Amino acid sequence: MFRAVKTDIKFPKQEESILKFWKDNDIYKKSLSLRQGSPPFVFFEGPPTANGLPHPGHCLTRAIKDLFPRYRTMRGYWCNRKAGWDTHGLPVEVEVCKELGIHSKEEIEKFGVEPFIAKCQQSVWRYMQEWERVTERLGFWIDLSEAYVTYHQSYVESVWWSLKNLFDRGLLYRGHKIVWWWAQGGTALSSGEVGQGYREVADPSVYVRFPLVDQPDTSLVVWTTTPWTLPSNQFAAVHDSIQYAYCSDPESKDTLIVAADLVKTLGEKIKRELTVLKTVPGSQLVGLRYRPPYDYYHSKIGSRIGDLKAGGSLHTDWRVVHADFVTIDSGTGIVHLAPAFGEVDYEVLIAQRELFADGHGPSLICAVGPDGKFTDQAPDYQGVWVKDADRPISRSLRERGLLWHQEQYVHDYPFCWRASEDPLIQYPRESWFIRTTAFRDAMLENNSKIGWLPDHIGPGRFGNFLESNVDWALSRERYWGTPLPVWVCQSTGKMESIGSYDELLAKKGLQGTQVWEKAKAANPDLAEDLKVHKPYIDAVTYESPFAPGARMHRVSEVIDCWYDSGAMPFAQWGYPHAGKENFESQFPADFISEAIDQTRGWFYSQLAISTMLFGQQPGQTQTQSQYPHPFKNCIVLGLMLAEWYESKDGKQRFLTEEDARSAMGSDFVQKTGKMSKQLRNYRSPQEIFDRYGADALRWYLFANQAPWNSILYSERAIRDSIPEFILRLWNVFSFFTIYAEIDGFAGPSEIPGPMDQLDAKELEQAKTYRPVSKRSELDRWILSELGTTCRDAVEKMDRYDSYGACESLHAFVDALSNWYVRRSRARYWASDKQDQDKLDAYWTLYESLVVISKLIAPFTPFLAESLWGHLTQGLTGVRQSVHLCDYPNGGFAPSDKVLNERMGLLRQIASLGRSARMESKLKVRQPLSRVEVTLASDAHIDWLRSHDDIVREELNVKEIHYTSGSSPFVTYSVQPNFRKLGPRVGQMLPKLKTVLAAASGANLMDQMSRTGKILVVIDGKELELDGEDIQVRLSAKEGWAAAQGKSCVVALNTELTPELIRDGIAKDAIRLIQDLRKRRRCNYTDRIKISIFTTSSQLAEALNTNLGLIQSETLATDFAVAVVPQGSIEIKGGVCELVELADEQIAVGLDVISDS
RNA sequence: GCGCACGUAGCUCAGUUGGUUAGAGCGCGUCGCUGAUAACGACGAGGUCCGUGGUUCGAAUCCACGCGUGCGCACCA
Repeated sequence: MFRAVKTDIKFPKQEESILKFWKDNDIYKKSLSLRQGSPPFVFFEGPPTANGLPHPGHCLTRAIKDLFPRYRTMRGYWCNRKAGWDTHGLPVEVEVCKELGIHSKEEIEKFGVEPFIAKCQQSVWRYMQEWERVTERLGFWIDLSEAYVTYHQSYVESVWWSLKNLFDRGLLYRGHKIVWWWAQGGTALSSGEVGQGYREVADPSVYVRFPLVDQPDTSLVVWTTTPWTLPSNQFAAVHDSIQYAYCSDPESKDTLIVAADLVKTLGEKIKRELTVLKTVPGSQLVGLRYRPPYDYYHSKIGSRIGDLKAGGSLHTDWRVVHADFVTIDSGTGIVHLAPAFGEVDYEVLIAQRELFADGHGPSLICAVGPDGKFTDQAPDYQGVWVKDADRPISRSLRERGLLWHQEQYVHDYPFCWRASEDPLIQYPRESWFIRTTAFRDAMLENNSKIGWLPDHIGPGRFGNFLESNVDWALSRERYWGTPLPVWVCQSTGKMESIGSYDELLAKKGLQGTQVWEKAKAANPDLAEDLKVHKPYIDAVTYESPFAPGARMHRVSEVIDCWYDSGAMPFAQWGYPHAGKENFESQFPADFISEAIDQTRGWFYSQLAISTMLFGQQPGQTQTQSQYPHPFKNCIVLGLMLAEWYESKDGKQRFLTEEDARSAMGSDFVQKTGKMSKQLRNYRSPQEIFDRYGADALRWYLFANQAPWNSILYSERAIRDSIPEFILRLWNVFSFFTIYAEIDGFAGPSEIPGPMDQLDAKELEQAKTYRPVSKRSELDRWILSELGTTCRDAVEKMDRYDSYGACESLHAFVDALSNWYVRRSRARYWASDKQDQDKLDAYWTLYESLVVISKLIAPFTPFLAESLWGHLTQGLTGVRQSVHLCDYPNGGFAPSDKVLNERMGLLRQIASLGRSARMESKLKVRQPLSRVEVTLASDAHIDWLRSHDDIVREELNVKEIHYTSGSSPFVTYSVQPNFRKLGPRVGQMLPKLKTVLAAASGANLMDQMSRTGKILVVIDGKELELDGEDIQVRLSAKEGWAAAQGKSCVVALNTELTPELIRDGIAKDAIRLIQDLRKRRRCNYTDRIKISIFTTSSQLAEALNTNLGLIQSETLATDFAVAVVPQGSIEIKGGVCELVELADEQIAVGLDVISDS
């Protein structure tokens, strides 16, 4: 037995109770154990960091990550979902520093590495609870209890194993390179990290004279935006084939050398005309010596000469050299080179060094320390932070007459992504690198096999990124990270890598583990995992195998935390030290998803590591591993933007339009933009859950746009997803329960045996269940649509088209609600409870609801569960949760394309009829005598005739007439079928169109119906057209109450007879009384007594004529109409009220007689 | 600067291999229906499909150039 559900449904509250149901009954675990042994569907969780609050963007990723595993599970796959947390790295250290109120490395050292690390480890879990709550509340089913954690010992050891592998293969190397250096933090950053910190800034830009040694009255003019690099100048670069001009400046006695093409531009800059004296190619400048702007080094080695490999000798520094990268796009065409502070500059130095005999070449000049401050090499600026030196340097240059011109230059410059006030500088540094460039082609090959959604990511953004691959700058001179597992011999400098803690412990002459033991003894709460971290691991040393008596010490660096996350496919299992089987069965992933910002993050780190470890090796010809790995399909989500409303001055901010309106009237603007904590321009996920529910948010995220489009986190739109889909479905369900309760519809409880998941095979055992083929057309239609929807949803979800699947589901719910239920209402009201047609209607609706609850389960899991729970209440053996069911594939109901098409036509006719009524201001309650439907084709006309009861009722007309022939209501126009005729007729198409348009449509139709073809002559050529070659359009002739669609015209007979008017009044009365019933809160089955007082005898007559109808529709056992004299209508106390009916004032009394 | 994507109604977005009347939802307006009521339905207004040029019988769709927005890369020595 079904019970009517409450109509004042509160979805958020209902969701909470479903969460409890899932928890109490371990439904997620059951959904997994049910599929044990089935083919796996492998999902990888990209680990979030839990030391920041989860925000709406995370809800999107988590929702998508939930959708497909749920779907695949219902499709019969075993989909294990292991959660994970990213816990290492700069973000954590920075958080802790903030907390401690410190910033620099010295301060950390002073605080103590040991307590610092301990704080990092605790900080990692700061927002754990919030994360778990959002994850759970959103309905994201993932095993949080078994989550992998990147700082755990087993995880770290997996990472070690992989690094040892790379080290042993010579792919992990230490190199002297110019890196992006965070001076305050004392570490290099990877290109990924650097990329996150670009910001537009205005820097000083100086044009500086470099006087030539041999012609002191002639100067090179160089340009730089980093004056602080000038003390470390080493060369000036020109391009061989660029023309350079010697020119005179009226305000300077000197002759200046700049690129010839820039003379004019530069002249405009300084507002003086430069006169060109002569022009030479760059090659003639190469070799000229100049005086650098600072003497610090020049005074010592300015005259140093080195022997060249090719014979002869040359001054080592401060010469003009050629460099390919020199352009005339900006500056002067002559480039100041400070190899210590620029990657390309450094390459020039290396190239120059190559020219000299060993030990004779230029050495690196660097007047800045790793702390970003000048050293004693530049005594004037010693201890000054480089950026603070720009001004004094400019001043000094001006005083010495070397500053030719100065201006501001606005450009993007990188800052530390975690300490946004700290500009990065390029700095020479020993760093550890992974030779990813050796795998560029392999990575591209691997990438080409990945199923990217959208597919342009593969060859586009991600492919381009791989193309420009540079070696991975892996090491970080920091504290909280996976220690780089390399030990170095103190005496020989030889190194080896260690793949696990046990391997380390087994080393000969091991010492230092007691540091950890002591710490642990002093503080037993210390997490065991910390022993593989700094500072404890640094204390562990062992005997060098390379030199007797020497010891092996670990290098000091930790690694880039992106490497951690990229190692997750194997490290989550502790592979290969543990979890071998898990790894082998769970690799590669079928599906991952993150937002597009992970292109160079997690997507890259995974692909790079996997390709290097498990891919085809450089030089190998045979493919040893099956690409793609470690993931086969990846949905790249768009970014989530915020929507808010603010006052014109931007001072007040609101999250909904209503709030803005009530505070400011119409004086506000709508804004969209990045989500920002400072602006507080978005609502927290928890608030959304409490207001609208997780299903509303999920449906909004899935159904509104393809997931890779950027999405507005619009509160209004989230709220709208309730009436659009969730509530509409709930109302259909509620409708079902109301009448099923009234009629005592037994449904599947008729079935004697235990049930399973209520598919068609089970239901047909019920004694009132009839085969679909025996049911009415409407039933057959909606079930056919249902089958089509299932197949469509499966087909789309199989190719990760969640958006398309939502469209199908939405369309079905619309059809169910707005046509099936609407057209079937009367059947549910039939008085005979055992009427077979009525039972068919119940069964059809019941089955539709059961199937739709399964269909929507991955999308809106709470609503689905609620429907399933109600629909299966009291049944024995039935699956406890809809999420334990199989996803319907539509096998139970074959699609009947013809029927779907016909019903579509019927719906169109109804819609056109309503439109025509609208036009002539005839409300649907007023019956009309006749409707004329003219169709472009007679294909479905017989079927339509046999279903005219539906249209008659829908349009409230007595009679309906169909024709496809000539009709007085329409004109025909014939057009070519462009798609079909295009290839055949080609250039003649426009003419054919004109000819057909000019001819009488009716004649052509006539010709077609008589002979089956149409003959036209164009440019003397005869053309024969058959029915398929033309498209017939109908349009309503003027003067009729008619509406036209693509293939039919619906015309109304608008003549109203007294009888029709009486019928209309009766219908009005029915609605009026129903309204009264409702306002008086009558039960659905209450019998009532009606008394009507009117001054109009016509009205009374109209009511009396239709007494039977009115009484049966309103359940009025007693119905009295009294005609009273003008002016005597008044409310006679009690349950009587004044209302308007057919433009007359009447009084209506309603008494409830009984509740039968 | 280079690359990728996007640009369609007031807003948010669909638009299948190019096919001649470009759609949906929301919002707005008019009206209707209602014993599903946080409803619902119909109708209407609202479009230079970013612009220009090209390919084609035919372009929102393909090509080129340009403009704008977002993101990414990278650098400005």
